[in-house]
Amino acid sequence: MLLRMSTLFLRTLREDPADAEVPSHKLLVRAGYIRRVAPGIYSWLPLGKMVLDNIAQIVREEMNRMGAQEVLFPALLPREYYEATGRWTEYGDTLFRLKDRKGADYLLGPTHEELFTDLVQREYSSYKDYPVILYQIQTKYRDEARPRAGILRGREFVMKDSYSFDLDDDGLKRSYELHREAYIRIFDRLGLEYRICSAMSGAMGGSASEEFLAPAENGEDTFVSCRECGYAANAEAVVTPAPPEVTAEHPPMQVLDTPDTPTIESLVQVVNEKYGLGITAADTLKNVVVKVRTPGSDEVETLVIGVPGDREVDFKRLEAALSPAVPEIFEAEDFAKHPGLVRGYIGPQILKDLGIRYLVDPRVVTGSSWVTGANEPGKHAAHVVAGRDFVPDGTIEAAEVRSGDPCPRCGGALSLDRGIEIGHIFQLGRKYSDAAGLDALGPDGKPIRITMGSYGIGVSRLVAVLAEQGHDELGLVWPREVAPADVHIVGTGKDNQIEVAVRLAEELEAKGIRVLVDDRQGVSPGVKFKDAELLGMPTILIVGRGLASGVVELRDRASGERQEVPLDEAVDRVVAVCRS
RNA sequence: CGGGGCGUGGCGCAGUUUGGUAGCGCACCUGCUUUGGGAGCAGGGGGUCGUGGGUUCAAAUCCCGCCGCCCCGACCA
Repeated sequence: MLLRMSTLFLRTLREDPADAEVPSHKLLVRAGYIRRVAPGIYSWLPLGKMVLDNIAQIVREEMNRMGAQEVLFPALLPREYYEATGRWTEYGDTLFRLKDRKGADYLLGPTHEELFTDLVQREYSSYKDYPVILYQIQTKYRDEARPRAGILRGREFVMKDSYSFDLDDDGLKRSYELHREAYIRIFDRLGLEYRICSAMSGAMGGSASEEFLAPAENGEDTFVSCRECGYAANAEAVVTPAPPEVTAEHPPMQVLDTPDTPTIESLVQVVNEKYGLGITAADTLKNVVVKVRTPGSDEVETLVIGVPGDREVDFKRLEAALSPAVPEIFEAEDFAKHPGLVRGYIGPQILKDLGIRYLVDPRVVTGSSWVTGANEPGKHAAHVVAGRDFVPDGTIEAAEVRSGDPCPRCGGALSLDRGIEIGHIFQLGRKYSDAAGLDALGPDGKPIRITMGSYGIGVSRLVAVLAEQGHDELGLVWPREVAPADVHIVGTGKDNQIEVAVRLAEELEAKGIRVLVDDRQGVSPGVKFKDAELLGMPTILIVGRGLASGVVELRDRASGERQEVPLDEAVDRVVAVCRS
């Protein structure tokens, strides 16, 4: 492959686009890899398309290697498929919907579980057909509430999604493991830094779902990891270790007069000044009211969550803990309907009588003593003991996770980082096969309900993640396997430099090296160097002033290392570098 | 949806407070010079100033409505 800058469809920009915030977005636009068409919708220009294709190819090779078979479903789908599983309505505003000329409902596929399930059901009917793993690399459409960061979170994006179909749980585990290993190979080949994070709380059982997160400051996900034992988990899935129960005797509950203490901070100050209790925010019990709506039901439950006062309720964690039910903010009008709940002074002592369910943070163990609301304006209560003065209805993982919190596996200190989700593997079970009635006929003539796994990789997102992890102040730095070309040859323009650069390019191409050559006339060397650095090919070969003395310069884009090479050795040296 | 900001040649911006010939840098075109760090000189092309209405002799600028976009919080690969 030989690309010539003189004819390549490319325009680099000297300035950052105004709408870009994160480095990958700025650089991909500046380097002419992508262009915006609409919010969250981008065009791929020649160089960008090559990177995208190269990534897709790696994914494809590794999926095929583990025995998955590629198919391709349409992106444009009729409503019926999503009607059966209820997702036509459940998906809400995120679904791109449209009508054909007859007025029939269609959608642009946000994900394809229904289609895969349906296809397997139509074609396969015997236990002898299973197991099977199918995948596609498809453009997906989601009308995201807020697309952002260029290609990182678009409304149109390319995703590899695969589905495994097995006869039993052991088979599902095997398919899951196959994917896990394939994903590791894919991300390793891409040279990515990533963590495999448990995406499900341990309470729900083990490795049923894991996320591959690429650490990045601009990431949208928060994950914890433990340096001691290697534990890593999405913040939503972190389990809080419970301290031991307390058996010591506590003084009886005491009501305190605490006017004007709407916040934990003010409460701690007043209690310590007035009553000399010497408490910290962690000794207080904060009670947060939420409404909980269960999908498919009109009922709304009022629920109180108790967390140590020094911690906020993390709404994402709360949501994950309550799923599939959805928590909502308890508004002023809701308080009006519940006169027993005194805003700012809620204590768990009366919740039983009010018939309100009360879930607490795991740190609120039996025998622990707290300062909490006394259910009267301006009053709090001290020595409120769990198990004695109130009995919670259970625990819930809703409190925020903080750096330094104990690791649930080994007790070490957890650190907190941001990451970008690049892959997700998930033991789905029988949700979709139940909906579709997907059975195989067993050897005994009885039907076997198929169990499924679903697995995704954000292919177009990976372009952004690679740019996010692979750049410096000069521009992009691609790993060789995804770069549009192995080597970027710069002919600086004086005398016969361009001519020699093109000759070297042709010789290298003949040896199977992917070459981009800057053969532009009348462009100053500075511009060519800047462009080479911005575009990010892993190797740069400069045919410039050294040519007069028979040498060219070989540079490594990532390390910046430079060396002079005799002209007649240049081809062999480049080939060696590209194949190493 | 809630909060903040912004819409002016392809891109990045000034001009709006105080109405009066639409401007700068980059990019693009022509010519000459230049060629190892985003070249110089000269000439040139290109803009419904987001949109609709209003005020005015006169609106990018003032008033009202609408639309769009970007950024921060709840979803997801």
